[in-house]
Amino acid sequence: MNISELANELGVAVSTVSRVLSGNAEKYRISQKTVARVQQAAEKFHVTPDPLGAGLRRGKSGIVGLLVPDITNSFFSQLARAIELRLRSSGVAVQLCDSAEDPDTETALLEKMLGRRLDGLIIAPVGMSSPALLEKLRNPTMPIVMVDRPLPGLDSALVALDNRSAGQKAATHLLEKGHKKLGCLRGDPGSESDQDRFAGVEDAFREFNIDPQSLISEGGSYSREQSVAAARALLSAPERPTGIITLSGQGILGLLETVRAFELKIPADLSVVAFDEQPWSPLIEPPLTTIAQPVDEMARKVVQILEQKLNTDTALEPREVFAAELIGRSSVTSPREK
Amino acid sequence: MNISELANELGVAVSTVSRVLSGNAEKYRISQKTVARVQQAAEKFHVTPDPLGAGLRRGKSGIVGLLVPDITNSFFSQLARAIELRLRSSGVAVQLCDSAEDPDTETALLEKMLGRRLDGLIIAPVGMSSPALLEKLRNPTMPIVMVDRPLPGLDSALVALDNRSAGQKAATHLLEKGHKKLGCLRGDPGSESDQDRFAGVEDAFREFNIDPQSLISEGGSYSREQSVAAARALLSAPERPTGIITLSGQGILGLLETVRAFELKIPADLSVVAFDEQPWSPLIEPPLTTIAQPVDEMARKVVQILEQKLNTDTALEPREVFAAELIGRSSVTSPREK
DNA sequence: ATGAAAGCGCTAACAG
DNA sequence: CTGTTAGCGCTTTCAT
Repeated sequence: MNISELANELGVAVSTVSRVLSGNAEKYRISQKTVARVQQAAEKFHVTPDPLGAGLRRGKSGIVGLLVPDITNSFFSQLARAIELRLRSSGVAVQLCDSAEDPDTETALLEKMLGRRLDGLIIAPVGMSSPALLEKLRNPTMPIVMVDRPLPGLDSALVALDNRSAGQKAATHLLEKGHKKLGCLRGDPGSESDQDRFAGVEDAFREFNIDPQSLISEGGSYSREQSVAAARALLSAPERPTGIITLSGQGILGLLETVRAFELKIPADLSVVAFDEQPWSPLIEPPLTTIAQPVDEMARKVVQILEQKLNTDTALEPREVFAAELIGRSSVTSPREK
Repeated sequence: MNISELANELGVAVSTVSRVLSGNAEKYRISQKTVARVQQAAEKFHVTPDPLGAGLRRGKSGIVGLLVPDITNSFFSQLARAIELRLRSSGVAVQLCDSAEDPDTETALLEKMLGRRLDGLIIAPVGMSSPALLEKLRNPTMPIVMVDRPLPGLDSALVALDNRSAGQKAATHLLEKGHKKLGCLRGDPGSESDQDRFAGVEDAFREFNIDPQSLISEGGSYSREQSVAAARALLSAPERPTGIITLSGQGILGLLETVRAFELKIPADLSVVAFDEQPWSPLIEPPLTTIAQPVDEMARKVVQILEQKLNTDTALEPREVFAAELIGRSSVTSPREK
């Protein structure tokens, strides 16, 4: 049953029912009695306004799209959870899309979402987009907020970590412990976040006046295979690093796998700082020193920006940057004397 | 620009544009020339049929709802990812809802989704629903598929693990190694899946003719705190179990935390079998023996059932059960001699 | 305080 | 092969 049938049933106008059910009774000064009658009947017959009809009329779908590279990655699942929770309380639904870290899929997905007339778009991008798509994105029909990383060439609002200083924090921690030779397990060296983190590591080297030659890095994508390959390369280097920083959230998995294969011990043979705190980081042997992102705060900010763009038509595109926190645990010690 | 404006622009009827753009050109035998002209213009002006209008007309939104207890739990995030991927290829979008393991939230969310006139509902339930909601769910306006666990009182299609034999497998593995005293870290003992897993464990005890008194269990919810409390209780028992099975996916986190606090060593002091394979299960020290669910196959089945219900109006509600796989690793050994 | 009616953008039935 | 048109369910302006 829909609201006009309900209206018939009650002998009132559709508009009255509509006003009551969409919470505008007061605004239109519907009588207490009518309100009660309508609500009661609506309850009884399980009547709710069809969002399709309402959406069509209002020109809004009540849905925002959320595009993540990998919902399986705990950073993104935490983000998704927090974003959905907050948006829900504003009556907005979240459409989930997973690009599987693949730029082409991402492009296809963005095209789809753009066509779906969503109310807004939250994008955690992987790659760069085609010029055609980029142009559409630049003149969006809906507010866009990027998280985690910017989409190259797009100046939309962005919520991200201060990656550079996060990288610096990680490296400084190791350098302070006396490590001289460090390895970085990079994610996608083409991504801005990866570059920034690495740049931060280099900053630390400069600050400590250590020869940048002592810093080696490997990596090429966020895939498990690539992480493993990179880890192997790092651990097979002529002069093996005494400390490794995994710059991408998933990198630690590849590293741990490889460390095991090489029969190395953390931290005796190798100190490790891992990007992204995970639920299991404190629980493994040894507990991992990590760089944690303030996921919840970031989610809050994303939603806040989005809602602001939804409600006002100001065209400002803020870049909000959050500080990472180094959580010191036992995967880092001073290097063994030779 | 919408399709009727496009039609004007081209001097053709809206219906023609509609037919071309919704892929029915062939069916209506639109001329090659017109098709080309329309497609080209649509491309040029970025015109896609508004799904709100189309949906309203067709009576379908093109969206299915996915309700999970915790997207942060890797079982559910893998499930969500696989489901979204498959549904996407049928042009269906996925609305994500996270009930945070809370029955009340779940109820509220289900009410919302029911009202949203989604095309279908995929539910991984937490608790039991109010009788009122249950009745709505029983006469659903859309196909419903449950995953992981049934919603008590609802006979909709279900895709789940063969929990009983999974529990049995886990216990048998421990019992075969010579363990006599086992502990179960349960999730929510009110949930059917938890009960089945536990029943499976009891089956194994019976099969091995071991006194059921040697089987103790603790737990009350899926929360981290409860897991820790349960783990503490288990490890503080008068006669400490030599082996523990974590029946819920998150339980292992609480157990590991507690094992660490108690300064116990796995597997020397305690053998462990953990439900749900996680990306890090093989990588920690010691690598965990786990019970793995065939997530991808389960996702495939969910989507298959849903699409079948979407396309035909057969009212069959299959219960599909999948076999768990025990992945043997080093967290289980024979118990120390006393 | 409420009703009547227009129209959001689309598809499908019907017409030719 | 293509056009015309009704109407999906709703909100909102206008009218009273």
